Amino acid sequence: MQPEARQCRIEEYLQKVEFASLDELSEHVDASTSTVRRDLDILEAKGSVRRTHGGARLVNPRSEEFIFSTRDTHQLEEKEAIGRACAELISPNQSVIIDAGTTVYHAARHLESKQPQIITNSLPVANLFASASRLEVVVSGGVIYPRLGVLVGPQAVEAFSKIHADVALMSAGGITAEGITNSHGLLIDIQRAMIHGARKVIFCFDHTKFGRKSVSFLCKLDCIHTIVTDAAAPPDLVGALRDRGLEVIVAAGA
Amino acid sequence: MQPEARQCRIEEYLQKVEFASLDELSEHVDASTSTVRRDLDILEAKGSVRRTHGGARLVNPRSEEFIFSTRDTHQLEEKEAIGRACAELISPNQSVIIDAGTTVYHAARHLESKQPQIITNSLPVANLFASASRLEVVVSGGVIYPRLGVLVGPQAVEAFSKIHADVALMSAGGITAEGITNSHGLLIDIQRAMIHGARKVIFCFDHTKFGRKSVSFLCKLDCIHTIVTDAAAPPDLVGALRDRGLEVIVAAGA
DNA sequence: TAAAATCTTGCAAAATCTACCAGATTCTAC
DNA sequence: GTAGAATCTGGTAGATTTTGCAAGATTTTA
Repeated sequence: MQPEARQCRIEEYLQKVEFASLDELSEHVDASTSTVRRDLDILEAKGSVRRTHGGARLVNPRSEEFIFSTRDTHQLEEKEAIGRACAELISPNQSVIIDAGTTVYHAARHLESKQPQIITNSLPVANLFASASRLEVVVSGGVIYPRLGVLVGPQAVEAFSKIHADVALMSAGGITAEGITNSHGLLIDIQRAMIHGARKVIFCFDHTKFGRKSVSFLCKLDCIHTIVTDAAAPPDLVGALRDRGLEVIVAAGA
Repeated sequence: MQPEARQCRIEEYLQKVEFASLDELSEHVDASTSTVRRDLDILEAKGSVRRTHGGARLVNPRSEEFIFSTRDTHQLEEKEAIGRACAELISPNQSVIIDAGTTVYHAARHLESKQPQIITNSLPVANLFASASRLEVVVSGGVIYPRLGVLVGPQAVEAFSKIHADVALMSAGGITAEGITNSHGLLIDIQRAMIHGARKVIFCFDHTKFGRKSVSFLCKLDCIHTIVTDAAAPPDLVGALRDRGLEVIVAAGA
Protein backbone atom coordinates (compact mmCIF):
# COMPACT_ATOMS: atom_id res chain seq x y z
CA MET A 1 0.00 0.00 0.00
CA GLN A 2 1.12 3.52 -0.73
CA PRO A 3 2.21 5.80 2.06
CA GLU A 4 -0.40 8.43 1.41
CA ALA A 5 -3.23 6.00 1.16
CA ARG A 6 -2.13 4.48 4.41
CA GLN A 7 -1.99 7.85 6.09
CA CYS A 8 -5.48 8.60 4.89
CA ARG A 9 -6.72 5.36 6.36
CA ILE A 10 -5.09 6.19 9.65
CA GLU A 11 -6.78 9.56 9.71
CA GLU A 12 -10.06 8.00 8.76
CA TYR A 13 -9.76 5.36 11.42
CA LEU A 14 -8.94 7.95 14.04
CA GLN A 15 -11.98 9.93 13.00
CA LYS A 16 -14.03 7.00 14.14
CA VAL A 17 -12.31 5.97 17.32
CA GLU A 18 -10.70 9.25 18.37
CA PHE A 19 -7.83 7.39 19.96
CA ALA A 20 -5.90 4.34 18.82
CA SER A 21 -2.84 2.45 19.98
CA LEU A 22 0.12 1.84 17.74
CA ASP A 23 -0.54 -1.88 17.50
CA GLU A 24 -4.15 -1.24 16.67
CA LEU A 25 -3.21 1.09 13.84
CA SER A 26 -0.44 -1.08 12.51
CA GLU A 27 -2.82 -4.00 12.30
CA HIS A 28 -5.52 -1.91 10.71
CA VAL A 29 -3.31 -0.66 7.89
CA ASP A 30 -1.22 -3.82 7.73
CA ALA A 31 2.20 -2.28 8.25
CA SER A 32 4.87 -2.47 10.90
CA THR A 33 4.74 -0.24 13.93
CA SER A 34 7.80 1.59 12.65
CA THR A 35 5.98 2.59 9.54
CA VAL A 36 2.94 3.68 11.47
CA ARG A 37 5.17 5.71 13.73
CA ARG A 38 6.63 7.52 10.75
CA ASP A 39 3.20 8.07 9.28
CA LEU A 40 2.04 9.57 12.53
CA ASP A 41 5.03 11.90 12.53
CA ILE A 42 3.99 13.15 9.13
CA LEU A 43 0.35 13.47 10.08
CA GLU A 44 1.30 15.32 13.22
CA ALA A 45 3.46 17.76 11.28
CA LYS A 46 0.51 18.22 8.97
CA GLY A 47 -1.56 18.92 12.02
CA SER A 48 -4.37 16.44 11.78
CA VAL A 49 -3.42 14.10 14.59
CA ARG A 50 -1.44 14.29 17.75
CA ARG A 51 0.88 11.61 19.02
CA THR A 52 0.65 10.27 22.51
CA HIS A 53 2.62 7.63 24.30
CA GLY A 54 1.58 4.39 22.75
CA GLY A 55 -0.70 5.75 20.10
CA ALA A 56 -2.32 8.79 18.62
CA ARG A 57 -5.49 10.79 18.82
CA LEU A 58 -7.34 13.26 16.70
CA VAL A 59 -6.38 16.87 17.13
CA ASN A 60 -9.97 17.95 16.98
CA PRO A 61 -11.88 15.15 18.55
CA ARG A 62 -15.05 15.34 16.54
CA SER A 63 -17.04 15.83 19.69
CA GLU A 64 -15.53 19.25 20.17
CA GLU A 65 -15.67 20.46 16.64
CA PHE A 66 -18.46 22.99 16.83
CA ILE A 67 -20.57 20.53 18.79
CA PHE A 68 -22.13 19.78 15.45
CA SER A 69 -22.53 16.41 13.86
CA THR A 70 -22.34 14.39 17.06
CA ARG A 71 -25.80 15.20 18.22
CA ASP A 72 -28.50 12.62 18.58
CA THR A 73 -29.23 10.99 15.29
CA HIS A 74 -33.00 10.90 15.21
CA GLN A 75 -33.09 14.65 15.63
CA LEU A 76 -30.66 14.70 12.76
CA GLU A 77 -33.06 13.10 10.34
CA GLU A 78 -35.64 15.72 11.08
CA LYS A 79 -33.12 18.47 10.62
CA GLU A 80 -32.15 17.00 7.30
CA ALA A 81 -35.77 17.01 6.21
CA ILE A 82 -36.19 20.59 7.32
CA GLY A 83 -32.97 21.45 5.52
CA ARG A 84 -34.18 19.99 2.24
CA ALA A 85 -37.48 21.81 2.54
CA CYS A 86 -35.67 25.08 3.18
CA ALA A 87 -33.45 24.63 0.17
CA GLU A 88 -36.51 24.27 -2.02
CA LEU A 89 -37.63 27.74 -0.99
CA ILE A 90 -34.52 29.29 -2.48
CA SER A 91 -34.46 30.25 -6.15
CA PRO A 92 -31.26 30.05 -8.17
CA ASN A 93 -28.87 32.97 -7.91
CA GLN A 94 -30.56 34.55 -4.93
CA SER A 95 -28.52 36.10 -2.17
CA VAL A 96 -29.05 34.24 1.07
CA ILE A 97 -28.12 35.21 4.60
CA ILE A 98 -27.37 32.11 6.62
CA ASP A 99 -27.57 32.14 10.36
CA ALA A 100 -25.50 30.04 12.73
CA GLY A 101 -27.18 27.00 14.20
CA THR A 102 -27.31 23.32 13.41
CA THR A 103 -30.68 23.32 11.67
CA VAL A 104 -29.73 26.02 9.21
CA TYR A 105 -26.41 24.33 8.70
CA HIS A 106 -28.24 21.34 7.35
CA ALA A 107 -30.22 23.56 5.06
CA ALA A 108 -27.03 25.09 3.76
CA ARG A 109 -25.74 21.69 2.75
CA HIS A 110 -28.53 21.37 0.21
CA LEU A 111 -28.00 24.78 -1.26
CA GLU A 112 -25.03 24.35 -3.50
CA SER A 113 -27.03 23.43 -6.60
CA LYS A 114 -28.90 26.72 -6.40
CA GLN A 115 -25.66 28.64 -6.73
CA PRO A 116 -26.76 31.32 -4.33
CA GLN A 117 -24.66 34.14 -3.03
CA ILE A 118 -24.14 33.30 0.61
CA ILE A 119 -23.67 35.66 3.49
CA THR A 120 -22.97 34.12 6.86
CA ASN A 121 -21.40 34.53 10.26
CA SER A 122 -21.10 30.80 10.83
CA LEU A 123 -17.69 29.21 10.43
CA PRO A 124 -19.10 25.74 9.79
CA VAL A 125 -21.18 27.14 6.95
CA ALA A 126 -18.18 29.06 5.61
CA ASN A 127 -16.09 25.90 5.66
CA LEU A 128 -18.83 24.06 3.86
CA PHE A 129 -18.51 26.28 0.83
CA ALA A 130 -14.87 27.23 1.15
CA SER A 131 -13.68 24.82 -1.51
CA ALA A 132 -16.67 25.27 -3.80
CA SER A 133 -15.35 27.86 -6.17
CA ARG A 134 -18.57 28.22 -8.09
CA LEU A 135 -20.42 30.36 -5.60
CA GLU A 136 -19.56 33.50 -3.74
CA VAL A 137 -19.46 33.34 0.02
CA VAL A 138 -19.30 36.49 2.11
CA VAL A 139 -18.23 36.06 5.70
CA SER A 140 -19.08 38.71 8.24
CA GLY A 141 -16.31 39.79 10.51
CA GLY A 142 -16.43 39.25 14.24
CA VAL A 143 -15.07 37.40 17.22
CA ILE A 144 -15.35 33.65 17.29
CA TYR A 145 -17.81 32.42 19.87
CA PRO A 146 -15.94 29.29 20.82
CA ARG A 147 -18.07 26.21 20.88
CA LEU A 148 -20.48 27.24 18.18
CA GLY A 149 -18.05 28.69 15.68
CA VAL A 150 -20.18 31.78 15.21
CA LEU A 151 -18.79 35.23 14.62
CA VAL A 152 -20.25 37.69 17.08
CA GLY A 153 -19.68 41.23 18.30
CA PRO A 154 -20.08 44.69 16.85
CA GLN A 155 -18.21 43.89 13.66
CA ALA A 156 -20.69 41.15 12.89
CA VAL A 157 -23.64 43.40 13.64
CA GLU A 158 -22.21 46.14 11.49
CA ALA A 159 -21.51 43.79 8.62
CA PHE A 160 -25.10 42.60 8.51
CA SER A 161 -26.59 46.03 8.97
CA LYS A 162 -24.93 47.06 5.73
CA ILE A 163 -26.19 44.16 3.75
CA HIS A 164 -29.34 43.49 1.78
CA ALA A 165 -30.26 40.02 0.70
CA ASP A 166 -33.15 38.23 -0.91
CA VAL A 167 -33.61 35.70 1.85
CA ALA A 168 -32.50 35.14 5.42
CA LEU A 169 -32.37 31.53 6.59
CA MET A 170 -32.43 31.50 10.37
CA SER A 171 -33.13 29.53 13.46
CA ALA A 172 -33.56 30.27 17.14
CA GLY A 173 -34.15 28.74 20.53
CA GLY A 174 -37.91 28.86 20.75
CA ILE A 175 -41.14 30.08 19.23
CA THR A 176 -44.46 30.96 20.88
CA ALA A 177 -47.46 33.03 19.89
CA GLU A 178 -45.72 35.98 21.45
CA GLY A 179 -42.67 35.80 19.27
CA ILE A 180 -39.28 34.25 18.79
CA THR A 181 -36.61 33.93 21.45
CA ASN A 182 -32.99 32.84 21.47
CA SER A 183 -30.62 31.77 24.17
CA HIS A 184 -27.42 33.50 23.18
CA GLY A 185 -27.74 37.15 23.94
CA LEU A 186 -24.80 37.97 21.75
CA LEU A 187 -26.64 36.70 18.74
CA ILE A 188 -29.76 38.80 19.19
CA ASP A 189 -28.38 42.00 17.70
CA ILE A 190 -26.89 40.13 14.80
CA GLN A 191 -30.08 38.26 14.06
CA ARG A 192 -32.08 41.48 14.17
CA ALA A 193 -29.70 42.99 11.64
CA MET A 194 -30.12 39.90 9.48
CA ILE A 195 -33.89 40.16 9.60
CA HIS A 196 -33.72 43.82 8.82
CA GLY A 197 -31.51 43.28 5.80
CA ALA A 198 -33.51 40.52 4.17
CA ARG A 199 -36.52 40.81 1.93
CA LYS A 200 -37.85 37.44 3.01
CA VAL A 201 -37.22 35.85 6.40
CA ILE A 202 -37.40 32.08 6.78
CA PHE A 203 -37.07 30.45 10.21
CA CYS A 204 -36.28 26.81 10.81
CA PHE A 205 -37.68 25.17 13.93
CA ASP A 206 -37.66 21.51 14.70
CA HIS A 207 -40.72 20.49 16.70
CA THR A 208 -38.97 20.72 20.07
CA LYS A 209 -38.72 24.49 19.69
CA PHE A 210 -42.47 25.05 19.63
CA GLY A 211 -43.91 26.59 22.77
CA ARG A 212 -40.47 27.08 24.21
CA LYS A 213 -39.09 30.36 25.46
CA SER A 214 -35.40 31.20 25.73
CA VAL A 215 -33.96 33.99 27.77
CA SER A 216 -33.65 36.73 25.18
CA PHE A 217 -36.51 38.06 23.09
CA LEU A 218 -35.62 38.32 19.44
CA CYS A 219 -38.64 39.56 17.49
CA LYS A 220 -42.38 39.35 17.06
CA LEU A 221 -43.99 37.00 14.63
CA ASP A 222 -44.88 39.65 12.11
CA CYS A 223 -41.21 40.30 11.38
CA ILE A 224 -40.96 36.96 9.62
CA HIS A 225 -42.56 35.34 6.63
CA THR A 226 -42.05 31.62 6.55
CA ILE A 227 -41.49 28.86 9.07
CA VAL A 228 -40.17 25.44 8.20
CA THR A 229 -40.62 22.61 10.66
CA ASP A 230 -40.93 18.84 10.83
CA ALA A 231 -43.92 16.55 10.98
CA ALA A 232 -43.93 16.29 14.75
CA ALA A 233 -44.71 19.97 15.33
CA PRO A 234 -47.84 20.52 17.45
CA PRO A 235 -50.75 21.06 15.00
CA ASP A 236 -52.53 23.61 17.15
CA LEU A 237 -49.56 25.96 17.20
CA VAL A 238 -48.95 25.43 13.51
CA GLY A 239 -52.58 26.32 12.88
CA ALA A 240 -52.33 29.39 15.05
CA LEU A 241 -49.30 30.57 13.11
CA ARG A 242 -51.08 30.05 9.81
CA ASP A 243 -54.04 32.03 11.09
CA ARG A 244 -51.71 34.91 11.64
CA GLY A 245 -50.80 34.88 7.97
CA LEU A 246 -47.50 33.04 8.25
CA GLU A 247 -46.50 30.47 5.71
CA VAL A 248 -45.76 27.27 7.61
CA ILE A 249 -44.07 24.42 5.76
CA VAL A 250 -44.03 20.99 7.32
CA ALA A 251 -41.14 18.99 5.94
CA ALA A 252 -42.01 15.46 4.89
CA GLY A 253 -40.34 13.01 7.26
CA ALA A 254 -37.47 10.93 5.92
CA MET B 1 -5.34 1.84 -27.24
CA GLN B 2 -4.77 5.52 -27.71
CA PRO B 3 -2.88 7.48 -25.09
CA GLU B 4 -5.72 9.86 -24.44
CA ALA B 5 -8.30 7.15 -24.05
CA ARG B 6 -6.00 5.42 -21.64
CA GLN B 7 -5.51 8.55 -19.60
CA CYS B 8 -9.24 9.04 -19.46
CA ARG B 9 -9.70 5.55 -18.15
CA ILE B 10 -7.07 6.18 -15.52
CA GLU B 11 -8.85 9.31 -14.40
CA GLU B 12 -12.16 7.50 -14.40
CA TYR B 13 -10.78 4.64 -12.40
CA LEU B 14 -9.25 6.99 -9.86
CA GLN B 15 -12.58 8.71 -9.47
CA LYS B 16 -13.89 5.46 -8.14
CA VAL B 17 -11.08 4.24 -5.95
CA GLU B 18 -9.34 7.46 -4.89
CA PHE B 19 -6.02 5.66 -4.52
CA ALA B 20 -4.54 3.21 -6.97
CA SER B 21 -1.19 1.52 -7.21
CA LEU B 22 0.85 1.49 -10.35
CA ASP B 23 0.37 -2.21 -10.91
CA GLU B 24 -3.34 -1.85 -10.39
CA LEU B 25 -3.55 0.87 -13.00
CA SER B 26 -1.27 -0.84 -15.47
CA GLU B 27 -3.41 -3.94 -15.32
CA HIS B 28 -6.61 -1.97 -15.60
CA VAL B 29 -5.57 -0.17 -18.77
CA ASP B 30 -3.47 -3.06 -20.06
CA ALA B 31 -0.20 -1.22 -20.47
CA SER B 32 3.22 -1.39 -18.92
CA THR B 33 4.03 0.43 -15.72
CA SER B 34 6.34 2.72 -17.67
CA THR B 35 3.48 3.88 -19.82
CA VAL B 36 1.22 4.39 -16.87
CA ARG B 37 3.95 6.40 -15.19
CA ARG B 38 4.16 8.68 -18.19
CA ASP B 39 0.41 9.01 -18.32
CA LEU B 40 0.35 9.97 -14.69
CA ASP B 41 3.00 12.60 -15.30
CA ILE B 42 0.81 14.09 -17.97
CA LEU B 43 -2.30 13.93 -15.84
CA GLU B 44 -0.49 15.49 -12.94
CA ALA B 45 0.73 18.34 -15.11
CA LYS B 46 -2.86 18.74 -16.22
CA GLY B 47 -3.80 18.87 -12.58
CA SER B 48 -6.41 16.19 -12.28
CA VAL B 49 -4.44 13.62 -10.32
CA ARG B 50 -1.47 13.63 -8.04
CA ARG B 51 1.28 11.07 -8.00
CA THR B 52 2.24 9.38 -4.82
CA HIS B 53 4.94 6.90 -4.07
CA GLY B 54 3.72 3.70 -5.59
CA GLY B 55 0.70 5.03 -7.37
CA ALA B 56 -1.58 8.00 -7.67
CA ARG B 57 -4.59 9.56 -6.10
CA LEU B 58 -7.28 11.97 -7.08
CA VAL B 59 -6.30 15.55 -6.67
CA ASN B 60 -9.32 16.25 -4.57
CA PRO B 61 -10.50 12.99 -3.11
CA ARG B 62 -12.75 14.85 -0.78
CA SER B 63 -12.36 18.29 0.60
CA GLU B 64 -8.62 18.38 0.80
CA GLU B 65 -8.86 21.11 3.36
CA PHE B 66 -7.72 24.22 1.60
CA ILE B 67 -4.91 23.06 -0.63
CA PHE B 68 -2.75 22.61 2.44
CA SER B 69 -1.02 19.43 3.32
CA THR B 70 1.37 18.97 0.46
CA ARG B 71 3.05 15.66 0.06
CA ASP B 72 6.71 16.50 0.38
CA THR B 73 7.73 16.09 3.94
CA HIS B 74 10.92 18.08 3.73
CA GLN B 75 9.31 21.37 3.03
CA LEU B 76 6.89 20.51 5.76
CA GLU B 77 9.56 19.97 8.35
CA GLU B 78 11.13 23.28 7.47
CA LYS B 79 7.83 25.02 7.81
CA GLU B 80 7.31 23.42 11.18
CA ALA B 81 10.73 24.62 12.32
CA ILE B 82 9.96 28.11 11.09
CA GLY B 83 6.62 27.93 12.83
CA ARG B 84 8.17 27.04 16.16
CA ALA B 85 10.73 29.82 15.83
CA CYS B 86 7.98 32.31 15.07
CA ALA B 87 5.98 31.26 18.07
CA GLU B 88 8.93 31.98 20.31
CA LEU B 89 8.91 35.57 19.18
CA ILE B 90 5.43 36.10 20.59
CA SER B 91 5.01 37.11 24.21
CA PRO B 92 2.03 35.96 26.24
CA ASN B 93 -1.16 37.96 25.86
CA GLN B 94 -0.02 39.91 22.83
CA SER B 95 -2.42 40.65 20.02
CA VAL B 96 -1.27 38.97 16.84
CA ILE B 97 -2.40 39.48 13.27
CA ILE B 98 -2.10 36.25 11.34
CA ASP B 99 -1.86 36.21 7.60
CA ALA B 100 -3.11 33.49 5.28
CA GLY B 101 -0.52 31.08 3.95
CA THR B 102 0.76 27.69 4.87
CA THR B 103 3.93 28.77 6.62
CA VAL B 104 2.14 31.11 8.95
CA TYR B 105 -0.48 28.49 9.52
CA HIS B 106 2.19 26.26 10.98
CA ALA B 107 3.34 29.09 13.19
CA ALA B 108 -0.19 29.58 14.42
CA ARG B 109 -0.35 25.99 15.55
CA HIS B 110 2.37 26.62 18.11
CA LEU B 111 0.77 29.74 19.45
CA GLU B 112 -1.95 28.43 21.68
CA SER B 113 0.16 28.30 24.82
CA LYS B 114 0.89 32.01 24.54
CA GLN B 115 -2.79 32.80 24.79
CA PRO B 116 -2.57 35.62 22.31
CA GLN B 117 -5.43 37.58 20.90
CA ILE B 118 -5.61 36.50 17.29
CA ILE B 119 -6.78 38.52 14.33
CA THR B 120 -6.92 36.74 11.01
CA ASN B 121 -8.49 36.53 7.58
CA SER B 122 -7.58 32.89 7.14
CA LEU B 123 -10.31 30.32 7.60
CA PRO B 124 -7.87 27.51 8.36
CA VAL B 125 -6.38 29.58 11.15
CA ALA B 126 -9.82 30.50 12.41
CA ASN B 127 -10.81 26.85 12.48
CA LEU B 128 -7.64 26.03 14.34
CA PHE B 129 -8.69 28.13 17.28
CA ALA B 130 -12.43 27.88 16.92
CA SER B 131 -12.78 25.34 19.67
CA ALA B 132 -10.12 26.76 21.94
CA SER B 133 -12.23 28.85 24.24
CA ARG B 134 -9.33 30.28 26.16
CA LEU B 135 -8.24 32.78 23.57
CA GLU B 136 -10.04 35.41 21.60
CA VAL B 137 -10.05 35.13 17.85
CA VAL B 138 -11.18 38.00 15.66
CA VAL B 139 -12.03 37.14 12.08
CA SER B 140 -12.03 39.84 9.46
CA GLY B 141 -14.99 39.91 7.15
CA GLY B 142 -14.67 39.33 3.46
CA VAL B 143 -15.37 37.07 0.52
CA ILE B 144 -13.92 33.60 0.59
CA TYR B 145 -11.17 33.10 -1.94
CA PRO B 146 -11.97 29.51 -2.76
CA ARG B 147 -9.00 27.22 -2.72
CA LEU B 148 -7.01 29.03 -0.09
CA GLY B 149 -9.79 29.77 2.36
CA VAL B 150 -8.74 33.39 2.72
CA LEU B 151 -11.15 36.24 3.20
CA VAL B 152 -10.53 38.98 0.65
CA GLY B 153 -12.16 42.10 -0.68
CA PRO B 154 -12.90 45.56 0.67
CA GLN B 155 -14.44 44.28 3.88
CA ALA B 156 -11.22 42.51 4.74
CA VAL B 157 -9.13 45.56 3.95
CA GLU B 158 -11.40 47.76 5.98
CA ALA B 159 -11.34 45.40 8.93
CA PHE B 160 -7.56 45.42 9.10
CA SER B 161 -7.23 49.13 8.52
CA LYS B 162 -9.20 49.68 11.72
CA ILE B 163 -7.10 47.36 13.81
CA HIS B 164 -3.95 47.81 15.84
CA ALA B 165 -1.99 44.82 17.01
CA ASP B 166 1.32 44.10 18.70
CA VAL B 167 2.61 41.77 16.04
CA ALA B 168 1.78 40.78 12.49
CA LEU B 169 2.83 37.28 11.43
CA MET B 170 2.95 37.16 7.67
CA SER B 171 4.32 35.42 4.62
CA ALA B 172 4.54 36.17 0.93
CA GLY B 173 5.66 34.81 -2.40
CA GLY B 174 9.18 36.11 -2.59
CA ILE B 175 11.83 38.35 -1.09
CA THR B 176 14.72 40.18 -2.73
CA ALA B 177 16.89 43.13 -1.77
CA GLU B 178 14.32 45.32 -3.46
CA GLY B 179 11.45 44.25 -1.29
CA ILE B 180 8.73 41.70 -0.79
CA THR B 181 6.34 40.47 -3.47
CA ASN B 182 3.27 38.31 -3.47
CA SER B 183 1.39 36.49 -6.15
CA HIS B 184 -2.22 37.11 -5.27
CA GLY B 185 -3.07 40.68 -6.14
CA LEU B 186 -6.15 40.54 -4.00
CA LEU B 187 -4.05 40.02 -0.93
CA ILE B 188 -1.74 42.97 -1.42
CA ASP B 189 -4.09 45.61 -0.06
CA ILE B 190 -4.98 43.44 2.89
CA GLN B 191 -1.37 42.72 3.72
CA ARG B 192 -0.49 46.39 3.52
CA ALA B 193 -3.27 47.15 5.99
CA MET B 194 -1.93 44.40 8.26
CA ILE B 195 1.57 45.85 8.15
CA HIS B 196 0.23 49.29 8.79
CA GLY B 197 -1.74 48.16 11.81
CA ALA B 198 1.00 46.22 13.56
CA ARG B 199 3.72 47.54 15.81
CA LYS B 200 6.07 44.75 14.84
CA VAL B 201 6.04 42.93 11.51
CA ILE B 202 7.42 39.40 11.24
CA PHE B 203 7.70 37.65 7.90
CA CYS B 204 8.12 33.91 7.41
CA PHE B 205 10.01 32.73 4.34
CA ASP B 206 11.18 29.22 3.68
CA HIS B 207 14.44 29.19 1.76
CA THR B 208 12.78 28.75 -1.63
CA LYS B 209 11.33 32.24 -1.38
CA PHE B 210 14.69 34.00 -1.32
CA GLY B 211 15.63 35.81 -4.49
CA ARG B 212 12.23 35.12 -5.96
CA LYS B 213 9.92 37.77 -7.31
CA SER B 214 6.18 37.38 -7.64
CA VAL B 215 3.98 39.54 -9.82
CA SER B 216 2.74 42.09 -7.31
CA PHE B 217 4.99 44.32 -5.25
CA LEU B 218 3.99 44.36 -1.60
CA CYS B 219 6.40 46.56 0.34
CA LYS B 220 10.01 47.57 0.79
CA LEU B 221 12.24 45.93 3.32
CA ASP B 222 12.19 48.81 5.76
CA CYS B 223 8.49 48.25 6.41
CA ILE B 224 9.27 45.08 8.28
CA HIS B 225 11.28 44.15 11.34
CA THR B 226 11.98 40.45 11.53
CA ILE B 227 12.38 37.59 9.10
CA VAL B 228 12.21 33.96 10.06
CA THR B 229 13.58 31.35 7.70
CA ASP B 230 15.08 27.86 7.65
CA ALA B 231 18.65 26.67 7.61
CA ALA B 232 18.82 26.32 3.84
CA ALA B 233 18.39 30.03 3.16
CA PRO B 234 21.22 31.51 1.06
CA PRO B 235 23.75 33.01 3.52
CA ASP B 236 24.67 35.94 1.29
CA LEU B 237 21.10 37.21 1.14
CA VAL B 238 20.63 36.60 4.84
CA GLY B 239 23.76 38.63 5.48
CA ALA B 240 22.58 41.40 3.21
CA LEU B 241 19.30 41.58 5.08
CA ARG B 242 21.11 41.77 8.42
CA ASP B 243 23.29 44.56 7.08
CA ARG B 244 20.17 46.50 6.41
CA GLY B 245 19.25 46.28 10.06
CA LEU B 246 16.71 43.50 9.82
CA GLU B 247 16.55 40.82 12.45
CA VAL B 248 16.90 37.49 10.65
CA ILE B 249 16.18 34.32 12.58
CA VAL B 250 17.27 31.03 11.10
CA ALA B 251 15.15 28.25 12.54
CA ALA B 252 17.13 25.23 13.67
CA GLY B 253 16.42 22.38 11.28
CA ALA B 254 14.49 19.44 12.63
C1' DT C 1 13.63 2.31 42.32
C1' DA C 2 13.22 -1.30 39.10
C1' DA C 3 10.65 -3.49 35.51
C1' DA C 4 7.88 -2.90 31.47
C1' DA C 5 6.56 -0.45 27.78
C1' DT C 6 7.45 2.83 24.34
C1' DC C 7 10.35 5.98 21.70
C1' DT C 8 14.44 7.20 18.91
C1' DT C 9 18.15 6.08 15.86
C1' DG C 10 20.84 3.73 12.49
C1' DC C 11 20.96 0.35 8.94
C1' DA C 12 20.30 -3.04 5.37
C1' DA C 13 16.71 -5.05 2.37
C1' DA C 14 12.89 -4.17 -0.60
C1' DA C 15 10.16 -1.36 -3.35
C1' DT C 16 9.76 2.42 -6.30
C1' DC C 17 11.41 6.32 -9.12
C1' DT C 18 14.12 8.43 -12.83
C1' DA C 19 16.36 8.54 -16.72
C1' DC C 20 17.78 6.25 -20.91
C1' DC C 21 17.58 2.98 -24.95
C1' DA C 22 15.95 -0.04 -28.61
C1' DG C 23 11.96 -1.77 -30.94
C1' DA C 24 7.12 -0.85 -32.52
C1' DT C 25 3.69 2.17 -34.10
C1' DT C 26 1.83 6.17 -36.28
C1' DC C 27 2.29 10.21 -39.12
C1' DT C 28 3.98 12.76 -43.25
C1' DA C 29 5.32 13.67 -47.75
C1' DC C 30 6.22 11.99 -52.03
C1' DG D 1 2.36 2.22 -51.20
C1' DT D 2 6.88 3.47 -49.13
C1' DA D 3 10.81 5.67 -46.93
C1' DG D 4 11.88 8.57 -43.29
C1' DA D 5 10.68 11.24 -39.21
C1' DA D 6 8.36 11.53 -35.09
C1' DT D 7 6.16 9.52 -31.42
C1' DC D 8 4.91 5.89 -28.34
C1' DT D 9 5.95 1.70 -25.79
C1' DG D 10 8.15 -1.57 -22.79
C1' DG D 11 12.24 -2.78 -20.52
C1' DT D 12 16.67 -2.03 -17.80
C1' DA D 13 20.36 0.03 -14.68
C1' DG D 14 21.40 3.13 -11.12
C1' DA D 15 19.57 6.51 -7.72
C1' DT D 16 16.15 7.39 -4.32
C1' DT D 17 12.64 6.33 -1.04
C1' DT D 18 10.33 3.40 1.95
C1' DT D 19 10.17 -0.40 5.11
C1' DG D 20 11.02 -3.44 8.93
C1' DC D 21 14.20 -4.68 12.41
C1' DA D 22 17.11 -4.26 16.48
C1' DA D 23 19.95 -1.84 19.99
C1' DG D 24 20.10 1.84 23.14
C1' DA D 25 17.65 5.88 25.36
C1' DT D 26 13.54 7.51 27.42
C1' DT D 27 9.14 7.44 29.61
C1' DT D 28 5.48 5.14 32.24
C1' DT D 29 3.94 2.07 35.76
C1' DA D 30 3.85 -0.48 39.89
